[in-house]
Amino acid sequence: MAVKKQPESHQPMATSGGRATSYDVARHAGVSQSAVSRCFKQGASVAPRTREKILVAARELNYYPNAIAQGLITRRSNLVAIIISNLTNLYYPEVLAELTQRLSAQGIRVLLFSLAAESDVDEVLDQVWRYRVDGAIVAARLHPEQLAAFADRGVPVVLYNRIGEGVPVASVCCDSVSGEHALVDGLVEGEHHVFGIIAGPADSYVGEERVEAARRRLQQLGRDCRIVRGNFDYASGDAALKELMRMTHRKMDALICANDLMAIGAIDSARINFGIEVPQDLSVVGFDGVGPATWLAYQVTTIRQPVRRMTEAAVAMLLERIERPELSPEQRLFAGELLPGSSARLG
Amino acid sequence: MAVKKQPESHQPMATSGGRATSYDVARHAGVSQSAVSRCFKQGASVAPRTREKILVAARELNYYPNAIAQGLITRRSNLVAIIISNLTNLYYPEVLAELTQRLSAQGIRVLLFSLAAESDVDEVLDQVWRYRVDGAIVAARLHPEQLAAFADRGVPVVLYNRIGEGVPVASVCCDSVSGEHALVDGLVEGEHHVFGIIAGPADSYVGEERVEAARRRLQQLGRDCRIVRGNFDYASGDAALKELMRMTHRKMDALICANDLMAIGAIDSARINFGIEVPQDLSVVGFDGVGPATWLAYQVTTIRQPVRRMTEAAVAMLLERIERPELSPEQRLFAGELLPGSSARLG
DNA sequence: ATCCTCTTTGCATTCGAAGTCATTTCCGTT
DNA sequence: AACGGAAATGACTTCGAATGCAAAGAGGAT
Repeated sequence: MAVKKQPESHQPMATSGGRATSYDVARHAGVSQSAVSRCFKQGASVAPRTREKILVAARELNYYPNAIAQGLITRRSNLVAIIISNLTNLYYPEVLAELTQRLSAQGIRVLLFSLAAESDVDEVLDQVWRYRVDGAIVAARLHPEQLAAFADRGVPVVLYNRIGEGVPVASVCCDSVSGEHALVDGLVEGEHHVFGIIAGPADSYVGEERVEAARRRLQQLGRDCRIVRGNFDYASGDAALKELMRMTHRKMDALICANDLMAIGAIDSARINFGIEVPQDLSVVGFDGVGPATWLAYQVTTIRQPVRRMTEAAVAMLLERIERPELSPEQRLFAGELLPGSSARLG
Repeated sequence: MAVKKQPESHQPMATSGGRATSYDVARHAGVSQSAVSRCFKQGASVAPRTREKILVAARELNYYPNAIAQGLITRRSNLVAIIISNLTNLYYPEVLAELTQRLSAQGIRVLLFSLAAESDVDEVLDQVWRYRVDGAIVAARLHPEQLAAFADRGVPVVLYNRIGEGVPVASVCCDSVSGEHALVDGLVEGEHHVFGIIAGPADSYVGEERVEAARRRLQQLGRDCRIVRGNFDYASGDAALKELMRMTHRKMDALICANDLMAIGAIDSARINFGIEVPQDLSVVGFDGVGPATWLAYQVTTIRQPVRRMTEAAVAMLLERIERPELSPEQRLFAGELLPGSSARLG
């Protein structure tokens, strides 16, 4: 038998290619395409016998509805963009995992955008627009114009651990102020005298907020302090500690860090580079409650963010706003929990 | 020409809604929709003057091509699924960030699926099919049938740090065998006598591979060892150390851990719970080279995975296979780098 | 000016599922 | 048997961009 040589015979090939469409299923089951579509839609009117036929056919052909086509016609992609800056930050992986799993449970998929720096958002925004995401959860710095762009396109946003600068936006945050107050109050009652602060990078919202809260509270209580800037990582905790020791002529006995990772870097540095005992000679407090903070070697005195409740709230707020875009911006502020730890002598 | 009265006049309202289509742009620029489409397509034939007109119109209307519609017609979603089990694992966030950024740079978006456990893949696979991803990078356990499903649907896969069980699949791995050999050889030359191993969870591919490699090598060198299973986290390192101490009547002087996190847990436990000096009384080695391994307090002797090269390879292999699905499976094995650290006395 | 070639351009169709609407089927009533 | 109302079904259109094809335009050579 002569074989016809076809340059490109693009028969959809409903069998075994895995690319079966609703038409293929319809033909196979002897019904119309509409019937197939209805069959996969919750609450549509299909006779039980028909539904059965269709499901059998679908299974046989390995049919899965094309979410792309669905998205086009329904104008709902069921995609949510998650924009995160520092995935290597110890804190965010947990947040990301929680968010992803919660969204998944709601039938929503995550389009992940990870940035090199807090303020690199612009580069990814046009991709966000192109994919017609239903909403976005953002843990990165957004300018007012960028927020306006979201509003303009009707894409709901929920900010995670930051608020809109000047513009009201839905957001979920952990309360830095009350957290730092608790820490500072404890340190002051614990009879400390020379205070140091390790701040985060200047473009970090939470960093600035925490440091400002701590500084203010110290001031209220009549205490002075030295501030050195780090960038949220271990090495900068080490470096900042050295700098503070130099600045205070080794007199510093209380150190407030903008996050746990720097606190840990500082603790190690104090112990190993200076032979200082923590907490006997130096009290160190952090913020976040990340995993390593509870390790035996550190047991950092810190504020644990209620990540589960925060991610739950973020997802809930986003979904609400996807359903009802007219909802007004709302800020939800969660109090952190003081983990006493043993890296500080609190009063 | 008489205007037909349409019952539902759904004028898309190209202004300010952010939902401008190529038709809106075309009308605004006085050209056809095809022209607009060509204008946004690399290497299409458009007169410079026309292109200019269109770009101006597009900017004015805030037009961004709808990637969903593009995906439907071109059968290329430009989406890649990344399936990862334990995001809270210290090692994977770095991998994920690298992969995401590399894919982004290639104009490809990441659909993230994060699993609660290695083997929960089934639950997410149907979503993977529905979104017609162009490919997938998987760091989770895939059964042969699941791999077959990928092949069947023509979706290229690259496995990260695991290989196909029985089925050949494209994969990128860090060489456990040579890494463990280096560690074991060093320990043996360092005059250790009682060896312990902390394994990973039974369903972890790398975990089993590393432990098996270490055990074999010890055997070859005529050394016996005790094995206790952990689950890759800090607490299980602590627990396993206690168990091994009990089993060896505190005689253990060399400990091989399936990852750094358990090594760290074990080091802390040894120092704090048993007052044992590391590395004087007990040598501990890990695997991965995650951030905390290099912290001053630990300086774990370990094998650092070349994450950048591995992610680069994974992305390159995947893109190749998306372009040319007929490419045969290939395994790329990268040697890790021995970080001497100071948690072990190597010979 | 004429013819020819190469570039631009628009028309019409396509991708796959959802939803509107009109039609058919079904079932219980009388 | 005839009727009414609800349920089930199919034909057809729609979403927004890409592309094959034919038509129109732009230059160049003669």
